[in-house]
Amino acid sequence: MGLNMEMSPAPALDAALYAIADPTRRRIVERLMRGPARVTDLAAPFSMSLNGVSKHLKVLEGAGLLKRTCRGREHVLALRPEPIRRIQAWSSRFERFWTDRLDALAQQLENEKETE
Amino acid sequence: MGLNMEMSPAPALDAALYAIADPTRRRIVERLMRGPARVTDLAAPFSMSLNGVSKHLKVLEGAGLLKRTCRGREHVLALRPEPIRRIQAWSSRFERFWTDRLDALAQQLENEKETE
DNA sequence: TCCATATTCAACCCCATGGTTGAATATCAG
DNA sequence: CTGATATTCAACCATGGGGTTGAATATGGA
Repeated sequence: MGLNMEMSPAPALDAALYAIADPTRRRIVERLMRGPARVTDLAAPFSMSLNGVSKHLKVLEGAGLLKRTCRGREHVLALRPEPIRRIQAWSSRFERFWTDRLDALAQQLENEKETE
Repeated sequence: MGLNMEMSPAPALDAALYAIADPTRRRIVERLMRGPARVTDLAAPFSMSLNGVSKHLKVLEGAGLLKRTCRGREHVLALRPEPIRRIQAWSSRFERFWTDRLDALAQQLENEKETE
């Protein structure tokens, strides 16, 4: 399983963020919060072609954001937690930062303002 | 200042995620965690041209991820909390979901496995 | 004033990517 | 077997965006 804790390259985080940056894909992910769904179901709310959605799903799947389960002719997509957890972990690193440096930063900005 | 709480379109979240999805820009943001810096300083660790970094900074600034303060001829960039907070908030929405549906999902996946 | 430093602007290039359409594949139902 | 449903594959197109280079702007220092 290899729980790896690297920080600099982080290809998984990269893929997750990239996948999720697209509005369409994000809408798909959000919709998938309400439970698994088939490709056609997922494509329904969009004006784009089914193939378009299919490609988006492939990207999401490639980033590990969802797992595909073939049940007969229909593919059922379900959300996978890890990638989003990674994103949350990454953004959480800043939270500490804000609280720590908030006052220092504020002071700094005040200084800048003087010189402006 | 208009603190708006909409969820579907979320152009700000969109811009933030887009900006941060690029590895270079993410590295810049991470570097900026350690305090404000000038354009040249930020560009130093990268092999790319200064202009390239300048463009990335513009994107980050446009997404509200950093604030630029001109001090003489040099521009000082500092991190801004809101966009990353938005990202964190977004990814946090899923946390509840995991814990809630985790068992149900596991069961569901087991079911799929049977049929496979 | 003159030159170096710090940065952006403008134009350009190239490739990745979101999107399309049309055909292929596979499964289900008569 | 035949046809309808569910989905992908393959080829293609057009735009955007990451990157470059070269010139412009502005500030600082001698």
